[in-house]
Amino acid sequence: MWIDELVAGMSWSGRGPDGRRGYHHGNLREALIQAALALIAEKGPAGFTFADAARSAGVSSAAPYRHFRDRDALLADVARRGFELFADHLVRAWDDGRPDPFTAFENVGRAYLAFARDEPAYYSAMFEAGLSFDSDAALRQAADRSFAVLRHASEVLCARLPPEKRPPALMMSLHVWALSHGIASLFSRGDGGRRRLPMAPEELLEAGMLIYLRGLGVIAAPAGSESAGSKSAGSKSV
Amino acid sequence: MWIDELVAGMSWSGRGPDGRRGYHHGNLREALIQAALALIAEKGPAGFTFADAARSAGVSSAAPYRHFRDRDALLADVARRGFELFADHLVRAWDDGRPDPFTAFENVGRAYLAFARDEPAYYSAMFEAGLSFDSDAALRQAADRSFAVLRHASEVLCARLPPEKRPPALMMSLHVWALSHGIASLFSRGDGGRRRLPMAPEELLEAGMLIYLRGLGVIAAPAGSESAGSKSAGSKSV
DNA sequence: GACCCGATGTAAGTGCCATTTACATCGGAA
DNA sequence: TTCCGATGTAAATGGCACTTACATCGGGTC
Repeated sequence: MWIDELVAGMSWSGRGPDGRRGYHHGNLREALIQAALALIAEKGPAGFTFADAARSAGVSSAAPYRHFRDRDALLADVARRGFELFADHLVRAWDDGRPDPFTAFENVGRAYLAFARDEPAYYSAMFEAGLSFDSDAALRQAADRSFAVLRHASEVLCARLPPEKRPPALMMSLHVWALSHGIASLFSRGDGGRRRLPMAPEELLEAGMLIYLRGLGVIAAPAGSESAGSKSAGSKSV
Repeated sequence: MWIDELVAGMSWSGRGPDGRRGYHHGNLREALIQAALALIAEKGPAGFTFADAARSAGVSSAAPYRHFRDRDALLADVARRGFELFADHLVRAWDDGRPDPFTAFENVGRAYLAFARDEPAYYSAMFEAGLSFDSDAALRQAADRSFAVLRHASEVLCARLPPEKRPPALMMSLHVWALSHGIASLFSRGDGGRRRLPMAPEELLEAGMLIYLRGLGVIAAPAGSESAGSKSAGSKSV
């Protein structure tokens, strides 16, 4: 595909098999974003430098400024892409509430952690780079779209309850988001600086969600008990 | 108090009312930590620089290296103090389970958010500076002590249930920690870059904890319903 | 087909920062 | 009194973000 050549940084003006190129890069913007992702994955969003990205792309340290106002603008663009990818993953996991809203909701939670685990560079840029969402409308919009998935799923799940015992869907989505984000931030990152757990983050989140949903009355307590810790809610010898 | 003079940077060898001091500072280590806190509060842990801290303390930019191996070591010391303060707050909030374990547990949750709100500099250093807990035994120990409070409270609360319906206390404490941290990270920081909420973070956390504890069976569902959203669980027109 | 212009890239410079090294100063112990 | 270890300074190194002036390219204009 044409994009592959461009991303790799060897474009139309490129020369033979030595991988050289002419005066102009051809798709520096894209190459910088890819370089940023690799560098963030390697050294975290704080360790990423504009100069490093330029070196990775094989251009001078001033070239990136033709495509991004400053370092934060590049970081914000990475974060925006991350949120768009994130929203796509969540949408796929929700799958229009199939096979049933409850299972689909669990899938969304799993997708949240899977994204944090599988795309640590995006996740870092999105949540740990300290970017201001206010200053970048596109970034905010992408983040909103991600949250909207969670909110929609919450609404569908809440709607299954009779109105008089129906919790506010927005509140529910905020709780689920906070729990997911908290688990991802505290326990689910591969950087090793975190705490050892008696169970996998995915199990921890699934158990937490089950308990929470039971508390809401969205699902029933396991048979023979109105408490937890016995069946599905993850009491695997913790 | 003697500490005040030392912290302010005017020590025994200081001169008259002009606030001068001699060649040596007197308590540079403490002054640097205080300067770091002020700078982190102002510009975040990423914006804090060693050179700035030195300027604030009125010493040359090389002086801090007599007290901290590098910038991260100072940051880690701030984080360690933060965790110790944090643990103290949590212990006070728990108050040995008074007036009753359930109320005390809620107080711990409130104390968590209050700390994040009232001590943003410490909180940033503790959770957002990207420090490796492995490389600093004292830091890890202080963090462990904070978590131990939460875990102990969870154990007391779990112990009130009959053994066959008793959830694993460690899991419960991890859930509460994650929920608290998630809410604090996503919604409770004053930096304005966050999302507007239909309710205060404290209310959001309290509601979430109530729902979660109800799901565990630690507390009963509100009268007349096995669901939520009607009474205490914060359905304030969200 | 020659020319021109806007987009894109380079080189060099500024100012800040982290960190190191050699040297200066101080208070207290011998 | 002398000496030493702790603490502070000045200066240097190398890196980074960002700016400015200049270079190169390709595509559109005539």
